[in-house]
Amino acid sequence: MDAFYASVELLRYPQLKGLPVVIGGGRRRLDEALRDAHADRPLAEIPVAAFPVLRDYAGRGVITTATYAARQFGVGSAMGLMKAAKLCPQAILLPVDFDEYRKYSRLFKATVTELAPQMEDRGVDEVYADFTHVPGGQREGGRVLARLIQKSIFERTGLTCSVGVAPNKLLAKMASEFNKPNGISVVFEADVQTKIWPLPCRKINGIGPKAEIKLAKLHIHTIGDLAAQPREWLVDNFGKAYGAWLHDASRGRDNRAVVTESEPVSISRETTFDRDLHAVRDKAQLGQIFTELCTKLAGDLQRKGYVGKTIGIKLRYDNFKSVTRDQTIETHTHDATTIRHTAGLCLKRVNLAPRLRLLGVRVGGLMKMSDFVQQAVDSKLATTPAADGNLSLF
DNA sequence: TCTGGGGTCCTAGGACCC
DNA sequence: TCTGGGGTCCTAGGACCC
Repeated sequence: MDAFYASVELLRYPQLKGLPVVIGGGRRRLDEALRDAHADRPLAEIPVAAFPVLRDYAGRGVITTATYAARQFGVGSAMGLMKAAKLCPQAILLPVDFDEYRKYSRLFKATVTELAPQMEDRGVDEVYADFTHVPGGQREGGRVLARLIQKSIFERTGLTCSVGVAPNKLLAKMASEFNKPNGISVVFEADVQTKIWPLPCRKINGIGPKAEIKLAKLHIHTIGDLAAQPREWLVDNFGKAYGAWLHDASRGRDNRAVVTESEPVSISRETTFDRDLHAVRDKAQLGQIFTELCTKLAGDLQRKGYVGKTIGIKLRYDNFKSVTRDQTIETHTHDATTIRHTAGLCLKRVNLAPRLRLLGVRVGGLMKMSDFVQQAVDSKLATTPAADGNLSLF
């Protein structure tokens, strides 16, 4: 989906169309204040001048999405709001409204599934779809079906997307970047030399900032440079698995399947504080935030129908270094008190002297609640319920 | 004035077991 | 003086992605 969060915001604030708008921050509900101030009129009629702009923002946080108009100023995803404010002080800043984006996410995915049922979920704004067995899916190399999907999504949501069609996921992902926004690009195996090799290595999904730096030190900048290296040399420099993968990826080879179903591995909650907190001096506040994270996490698990048995914490210090600790308990749980207690034990195992900027709580080792109940029923525990009410676990 | 929140996967060492 | 070979689970950190 093109500039997804921002595009969803423009649906309710069409008066912002064409203007630099960024989504980010979010601790202060700027949009609520805005709506309160203009409660007497529809959202679409709130004057542009009434919207908060980056210039007036002094908080912590990053941009999650920028409209294409904002990108003209060099503003983009993952950029700190303070830096963005320097580049484009007049950009309108809206807080993240994840519930709203999830609503549109479900809508566009339902649309894709109706046309191409073999769909893999890749997060809130991205999917892979397998055209292979869709009637007409091969017409014009997939372009016809891509157009139909774009049109259907637009009719249903008012949102645009970009589609890449290729023989595999690796190439399709790269192809989807070629004609943004609202574009379609078809890449065949035979196009790898001309269309893929000139690109920087970083364009490969799986080569991040660290690998890019290491490759640059070895004088490898483009995917073509990478493809010119012997497999053994890449294995020697990047390890058996990653080296071999780099070799395949540079040639556009990828045999991963489109995975239509998957189970979550972990569920977590984390928060960055408005200001760095100290374990002793801000004990009360920290304790309250900690409990709240555990309560929300327990709620997430219960709502989604999972229990887990590895409870963990994550801290980020004021120097941005992170540490994690986790502990596996006897029985799977989704109970806030159990999570809070175990996470508390984890917290005792880390250095709490430096100031903290982030605290997170995670539950892994997940199991479906329904399987957990079934397992208990199958075991003696449930066939001979204890007098003290073991079944209350459920 | 730096740098969100929610994830997955990989690596590597140690415990423990057969 | 020498001390196997597998396997699984747990834990910590880190790269990467949306």
